[in-house]
Amino acid sequence: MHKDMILRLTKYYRILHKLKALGLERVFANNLGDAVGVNAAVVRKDFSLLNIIGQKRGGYEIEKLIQDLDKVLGKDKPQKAIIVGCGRIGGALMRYSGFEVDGIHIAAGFDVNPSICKGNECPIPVYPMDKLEEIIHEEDIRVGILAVPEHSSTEVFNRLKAAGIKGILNFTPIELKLSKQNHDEPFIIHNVNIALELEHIFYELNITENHNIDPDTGEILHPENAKKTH
Amino acid sequence: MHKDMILRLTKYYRILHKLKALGLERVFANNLGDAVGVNAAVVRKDFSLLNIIGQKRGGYEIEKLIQDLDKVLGKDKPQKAIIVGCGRIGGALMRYSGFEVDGIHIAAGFDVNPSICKGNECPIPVYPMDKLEEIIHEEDIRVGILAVPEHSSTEVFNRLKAAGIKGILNFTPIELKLSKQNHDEPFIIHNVNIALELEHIFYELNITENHNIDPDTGEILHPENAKKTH
DNA sequence: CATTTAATGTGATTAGATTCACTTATACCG
DNA sequence: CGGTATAAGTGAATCTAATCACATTAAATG
Repeated sequence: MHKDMILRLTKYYRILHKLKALGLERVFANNLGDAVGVNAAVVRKDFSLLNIIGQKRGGYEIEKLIQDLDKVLGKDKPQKAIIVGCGRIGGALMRYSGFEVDGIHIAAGFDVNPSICKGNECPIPVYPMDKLEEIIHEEDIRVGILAVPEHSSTEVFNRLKAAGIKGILNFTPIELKLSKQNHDEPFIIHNVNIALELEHIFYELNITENHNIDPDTGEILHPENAKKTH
Repeated sequence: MHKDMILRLTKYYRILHKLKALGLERVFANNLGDAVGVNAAVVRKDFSLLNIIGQKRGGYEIEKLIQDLDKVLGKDKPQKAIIVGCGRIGGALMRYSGFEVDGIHIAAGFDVNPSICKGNECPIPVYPMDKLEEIIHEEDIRVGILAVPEHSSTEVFNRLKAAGIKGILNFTPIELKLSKQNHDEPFIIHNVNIALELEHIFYELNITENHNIDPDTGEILHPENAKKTH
């Protein structure tokens, strides 16, 4: 899967910045591999595929590597996004300071109740929902963070898509996806389902702890068949 | 990768509940496949591996399927978690109502400033950080949500691990992982890096839009080589 | 300046997961 | 009550991604 590669690139990128901040000048495939948790060969393959070349002994030059990744990943352009729905999650994201550090600028928030996030520590303007299309066009926004209540999830999703948004980070518990006919158009959806992530952890714990796994085959056993020790 | 399967199981599970709510009684591998976005054969393989059997024509009985997944995934037991760090993200999660719906109970919050989330709409008790170990033992907590500031991330992570926590959902921008020697002990870490997710979307958009991909081979081209159209 | 050593770059290999394609069982229909 | 259609179940084939292993290059050393 080639999505994994993009994810790895983002991770390399972050580590490179940290290494640079520490004063390092070159990095080896092994270093990056360790930090990201993959084999060094994967790192080299990734760079090879991007036509990013290192030096046959001295590894990769961090500064140049960062510049190359800047271009490949579009980090040289400013990256603007909006937050739609400024309730619990959306509001927290409005006040989250980590985005600017990463070169992402939250241009605006939207909420049915635009006074929700006024006054105190909130430097980002919050507009009512009917300003959505206007601001998207004015500011040329491509990416939206969706944090509205579950019941208006798909409705707002469609509005965003119609308004020209090309990428959505969805915090709604509804798993958004493109309809089959639109499957080839360039539209990116990432679903972050926090409850699902938590469940996932419980499930993994349950499965690894409760001996539902056949120690020989690694096969997951049905509860009834699981502990037939007699 | 067998982690993908657990993720699929969680998705089947949620859809099954929705179908049940709609009054359906049976479901086919094709239905679940469509909903989750995988091939029907995958669905059948998954269930087959779990020794969950359907009927050779009538598909799978939803009620029984849910019960089976309940057991496999540990949903029959109550699932408690704590939130460590009740600032922006942590605080939002404290007030998030979606957990209880999914059978997850947030037993407590912890913060250096325990009055952070007092008074208003916050029914979950918030303790100071030095109560952490005590409450974990008292309440027999296995899973923690980590939402502390970046600089105390690894420190708190180690405290949680030492206190007997077995699974962590990490919202800290530091990617947590087990040290290599502990790699086989049952400890689950999920990293949710919101800024990284957003970056990821920008990158994917950039790569798909900016013709950095060779239309013939699908290979990603280095910016300089990308548009050699002369 | 030859030799050793260390790291990249990449074709070949392996492993794993997905899909195919066929077999089997069973509900439904005439 | 036999025939047909439908969907599960599953071994085999395919596809994809990770790993290996080695050739290649360049620095370092004496």
